[in-house]
Amino acid sequence: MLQPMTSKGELNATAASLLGFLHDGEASGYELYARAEVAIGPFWSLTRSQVYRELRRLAETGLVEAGETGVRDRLPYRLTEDGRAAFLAWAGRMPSDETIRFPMLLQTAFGRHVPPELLAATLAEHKARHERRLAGYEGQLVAAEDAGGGDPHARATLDFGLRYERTVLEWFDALPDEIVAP
Amino acid sequence: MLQPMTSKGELNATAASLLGFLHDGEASGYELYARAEVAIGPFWSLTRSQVYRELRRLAETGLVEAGETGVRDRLPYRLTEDGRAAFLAWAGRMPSDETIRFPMLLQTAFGRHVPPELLAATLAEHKARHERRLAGYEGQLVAAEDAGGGDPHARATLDFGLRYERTVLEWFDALPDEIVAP
DNA sequence: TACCCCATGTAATCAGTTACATGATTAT
DNA sequence: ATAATCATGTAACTGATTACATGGGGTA
Repeated sequence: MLQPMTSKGELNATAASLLGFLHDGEASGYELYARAEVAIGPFWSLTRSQVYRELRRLAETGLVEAGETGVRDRLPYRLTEDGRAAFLAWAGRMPSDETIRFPMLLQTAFGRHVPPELLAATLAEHKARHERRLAGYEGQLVAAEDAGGGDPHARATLDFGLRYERTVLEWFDALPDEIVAP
Repeated sequence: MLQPMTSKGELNATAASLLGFLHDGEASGYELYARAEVAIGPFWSLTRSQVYRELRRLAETGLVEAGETGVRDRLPYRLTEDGRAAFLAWAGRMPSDETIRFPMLLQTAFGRHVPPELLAATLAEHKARHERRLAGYEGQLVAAEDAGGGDPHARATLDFGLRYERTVLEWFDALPDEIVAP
């Protein structure tokens, strides 16, 4: 069969997250990507291309409906009743374990075969990146608190980001000198 | 052009990790996968199929050399001088940021639209999984200590796994009752 | 009013996952 | 000696990333 896996195909998590966002009202691919980046980006990496492709598929299978093309080809989508049901079905399945791909740790793991100054420079750079990310999440936290707390689920996932970044920074600080200052 | 990206193509991180392992002597795809799973699995997810494909590509570009087919079609590979150089070139590039895909957190993020008992059950199950993973890493730690400590880089990456799992468990424990016990 | 940037999207390539196949050992 | 299991690998498919295209809005 040549059909691109229609109707009965199980929803993938990226598609499900789009349906999740669409519970709050219609949005275009661009908007959905922007929202996803801040709301779930810390633990669910995706790209704009994926968003557009999944939206197209969701429309083909009737889980979302496209509206009228607006300015700059802006194409808004809204959730259908089938989409709502598909989201719930997805939510009822036990999620699989997380996958992590952390290239810096790969370089660290093979540090034995890497020039020490190179590895040290890599680690210093990435430590700085994580400091910035933590600062960003802390900013989100005060913003959320100022706005009255909001949804406890959003708070919980932001809390995960905060704890994760703090842990990464603690890991950097616990590295032995022979690795960070060769 | 139809060629499958030969010669000058930049090494991807999975391929680079294989070259990293091959510094310790020749090995088959199956062995490499087994080693990778324990040594870098916690922060670099891969599958056996990827291992085989990358080995084939590395052999095509001369970065590894296949030996004699052994029993059960076992095909050992060893690092070439070009492979060693390619590994170093990879090690000299600044690694990109980590990507994380944590479906459980996706379900949590959209918890507003998920039946509360379902979400609670998901969280309980995953907490148990992380407890087991932490126990596994702690086992690896004592095994490494018993074996005399070993390479500090390996210790550092194992330490990352330990800190990560502890943090995840602390996050579970910090979840509000309205989420874990609805 | 010309220029640049940003919003919006598509196409082509590359990586990752799932499902399958097969022959060697090991256990009963 | 037969069955079960495990080591080893390939093929097909799905998902992710990179590179590109284009037109509207704001700004010098």
